[in-house]
Amino acid sequence: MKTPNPSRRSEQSRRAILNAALDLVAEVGYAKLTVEAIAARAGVGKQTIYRWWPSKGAVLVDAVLALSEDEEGAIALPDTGDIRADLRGVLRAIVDEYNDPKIDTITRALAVESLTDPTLNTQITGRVLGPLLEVTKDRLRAGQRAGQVAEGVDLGVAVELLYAPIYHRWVLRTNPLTHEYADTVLELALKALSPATINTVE
Amino acid sequence: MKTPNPSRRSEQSRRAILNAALDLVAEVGYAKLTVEAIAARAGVGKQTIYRWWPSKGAVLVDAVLALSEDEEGAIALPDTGDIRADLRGVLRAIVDEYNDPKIDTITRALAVESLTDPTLNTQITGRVLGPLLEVTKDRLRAGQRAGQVAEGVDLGVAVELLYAPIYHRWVLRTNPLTHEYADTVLELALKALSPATINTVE
Amino acid sequence: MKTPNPSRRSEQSRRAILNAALDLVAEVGYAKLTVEAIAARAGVGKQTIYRWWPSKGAVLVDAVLALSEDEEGAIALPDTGDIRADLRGVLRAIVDEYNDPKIDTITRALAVESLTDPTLNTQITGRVLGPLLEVTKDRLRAGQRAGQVAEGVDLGVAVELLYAPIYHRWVLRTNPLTHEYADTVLELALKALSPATINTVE
Amino acid sequence: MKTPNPSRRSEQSRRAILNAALDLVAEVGYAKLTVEAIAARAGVGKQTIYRWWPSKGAVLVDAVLALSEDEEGAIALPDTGDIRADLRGVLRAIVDEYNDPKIDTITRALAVESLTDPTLNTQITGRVLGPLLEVTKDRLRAGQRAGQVAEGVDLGVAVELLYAPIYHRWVLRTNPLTHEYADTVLELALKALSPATINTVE
DNA sequence: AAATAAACGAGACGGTACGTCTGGTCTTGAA
DNA sequence: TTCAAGACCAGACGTACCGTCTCGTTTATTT
Repeated sequence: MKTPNPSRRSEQSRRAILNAALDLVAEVGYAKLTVEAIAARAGVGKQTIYRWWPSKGAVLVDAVLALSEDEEGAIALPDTGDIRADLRGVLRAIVDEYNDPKIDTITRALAVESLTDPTLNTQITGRVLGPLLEVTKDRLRAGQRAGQVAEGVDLGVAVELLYAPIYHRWVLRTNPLTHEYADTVLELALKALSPATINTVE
Repeated sequence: MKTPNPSRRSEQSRRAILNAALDLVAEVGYAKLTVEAIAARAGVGKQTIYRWWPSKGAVLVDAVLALSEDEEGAIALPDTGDIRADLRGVLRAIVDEYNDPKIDTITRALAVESLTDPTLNTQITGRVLGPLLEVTKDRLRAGQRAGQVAEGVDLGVAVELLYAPIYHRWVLRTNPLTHEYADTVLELALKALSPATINTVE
Repeated sequence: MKTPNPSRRSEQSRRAILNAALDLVAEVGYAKLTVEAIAARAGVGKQTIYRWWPSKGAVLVDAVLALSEDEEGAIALPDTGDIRADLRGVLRAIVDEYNDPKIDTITRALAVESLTDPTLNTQITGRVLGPLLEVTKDRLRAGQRAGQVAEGVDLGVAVELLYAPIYHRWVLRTNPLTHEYADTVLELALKALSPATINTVE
Repeated sequence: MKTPNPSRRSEQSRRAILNAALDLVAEVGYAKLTVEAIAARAGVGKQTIYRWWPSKGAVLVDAVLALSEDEEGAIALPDTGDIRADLRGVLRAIVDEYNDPKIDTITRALAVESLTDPTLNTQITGRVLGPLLEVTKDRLRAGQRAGQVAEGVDLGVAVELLYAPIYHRWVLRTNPLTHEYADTVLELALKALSPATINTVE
């Protein structure tokens, strides 16, 4: 096994490959995405892809990471003090992304990879999903300090309560994803996380 | 296009194919599952598969359905009056299934199909997931009548609140799936669905 | 190793492959002949070639054999009693073939294979060259009976004396191949094979 | 196209390349000889080979030429007055060379190149084969002066009569190459070239 | 019981893409 | 500036499967 020397790597080819991968997956879908087509579209030899990535999934993950890293730390949640409004903005934005056909296709491709290849799953959850969950936890922590979120709650579970229902509905296409749905989920989640005592009806 | 006559279908071949598909997907994973291998393992001609199923995904869905239909309507939720205990049993059982390597592998395969092929997605959500969601809604409705669940709540959202976090954690492997986790999710969900008023802290 | 069943073999594909191989080797030469191009030209999948032949050289040998077997036993030498005239016809015909660009190209390809692959060398010498040498030996044997060729001469060497110089000149392109050359070779060979005694000059 | 400056050429690299080429062709055969392997074995960049030679065949030809030029004009035929003995020595020596596995392999490689590439063919026949044919013609000319070879005979054909049968048998592997065979060929050739008249049996 | 027609096992077919290998060109750093 | 090292584009290699298409051979009605 010969490990190539990264210092000699052609940045131009790398960009061309990542762009071609994103374009093609949006055009033909993940199942019909081929390394051969990526190479052809990028004007690159197949070996140049195989030299640097182990699979088409890895190329795609890199492509998506390159995308999100271009936007440079845009993954910051607002903190206006109004936790309901702040989270509503995030959830609605996520719904909008899932409803964008291009993002939908690419994200489904990532989801397939995540299900299939544990290595890529680690990368995807660590570098794409992870940061979002972290900033959300930060926002919820601020909510705890402000008395809007119960002290004892496990924030790891809390963020799943917010995002998982939307993800579930998107993956399984059980029902349409709308802003109203996002709002409903948010209301229930906030109630669940609320620090308030509950007056059980007797 | 010639539509074959189902009355002449060989039940023996059908069973052999479904079993071979389940065995193989557990052995080599979904990505490396091939129609050719299923046919060879089942001792069957490839055409016999293509005659009755449009894709390897469809075979797998049928195989899983055959499995669950063997267990014959087992998808009934208990109703002991204690909604917390009843749901806890279900959630823990789901966690156990996801933690079973064979079921894990097969279910991931179905999830991949669901993401990839809208037709199969419809079948999977309709015939595998759907019944579970329905009986859960029934149980929650009983909870509403018993005053344990708020009246106005959208039960479609309610069941997602219960199941989606577990699904999310399983798909993305963000954290281990345990009974404790299931219990935590249940507590939060029950609080969210609770009919009680909330005493906002002043 | 799976050995295919010859009874199911497609005669149509076989012919198309052999024809495509001959056409292509004449067009682009042996070094640039590829299995891929043969398959494409023949309208055939690559596997259909690899199923029945181990290499492009083997295809070519079969193609040439098919050619010569179409001409059906044409490899018979005349026996008019005039051994000089009979052999002159053969040698000139061989010179003409070597001077035909298409035959030249194909024969060079066979020669390269013969040099490179011992297996194909056996086939080529056995099935293409061998029969010619045999009928020539037969003719020389008749010459022996007629007293035109010495009794003791090794006919294996005798046929080489006739054909080798032409082959040598063709392979190495040392000088042009003409009828006159063929005639000169023939005269010398006949003198060498002559049963006559020699009057050494004193 | 950039023509490199020969004065700057590294003699050390040149020798290393030629030696590597000879070693490798003897080891793996001509078909599996690659420029990449030559470069690696010689401890040289591929470009250094492509800078000075157009193809692997050209390298090999140069390598063989370098070999024979080291032996410095060794290509001289003895002239003891006994033409039979002198030629017998040459023919037997050639047979011995063809029977040496290393020389066999390299010579087959040259033959393949000669068949494939007209440019290299010219070089090979001109610089390797040519000198041998010339000195042989010289020896035959001396034979003519001594009355051992007929005056009118075309010496170009005469040398082919001597060497072609051996070459033919070597290339095509039709029969084993032995000293006895060389002697038989020589006897027939000398008879053919003999100045004597022939007493046809009546 | 014989005839007939469909489904069956087997597997060859035209294809697509795989991941690897080599050819010949271009780029980078060290000497 | 030349070289070794090796990345690059290009494209053929031989393999694996795809989904379609015959082949005989069961198997199960129809006659």
